Amino acid sequence: MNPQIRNPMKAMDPGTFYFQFKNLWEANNRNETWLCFTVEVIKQHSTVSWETGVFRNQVDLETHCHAERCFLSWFCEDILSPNTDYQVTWYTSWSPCLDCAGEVAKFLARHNNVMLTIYTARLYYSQYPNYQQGLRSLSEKGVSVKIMDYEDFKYCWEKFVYDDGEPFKPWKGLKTSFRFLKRRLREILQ
DNA sequence: ATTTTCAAT
Repeated sequence: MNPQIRNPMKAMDPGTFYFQFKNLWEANNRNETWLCFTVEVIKQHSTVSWETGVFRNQVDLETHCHAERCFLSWFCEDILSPNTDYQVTWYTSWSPCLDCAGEVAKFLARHNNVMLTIYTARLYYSQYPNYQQGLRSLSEKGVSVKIMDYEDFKYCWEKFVYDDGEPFKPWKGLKTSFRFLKRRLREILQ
């Protein structure tokens, strides 16, 4: 096995962000997952370095790599060192699938020096019990799983979008959808 | 409110 390590992108186009991260119930045709990340290296309670970037799932002929695995392979290859503590934060358009949740849980179990927080715009296949179980297993491994709120979308816009100085324009229904998804996630995790 | 959704019927 020789997984291709790809470097993250620096940012994405505004149209991609607005389409892929829209948290509405009617958000059809989001056949991709985008993952924005920050990696903080923590040394004695102070941050000493800071990496950011954007991954999306890869759909080459021979590789079918979900965004989370793209991140993990890059992180393990280019960043991770054993005696350093990391705070990793993801902002994903879809929440992790069952397999990725398992991979991530396994990864974290082997690397106690990595803390992970996941903010997700939408919940992926959340009506299926095994996908719900995936999210629970992450939560039980200490991952903080949250739904993206207005402030998180705005943060992503400012940090991960080629915004040309334009302010973030929230879509109609953002807050309502957030509240719905938040309640749904709470039901899943409890 | 409970979608076809890291594509391909």
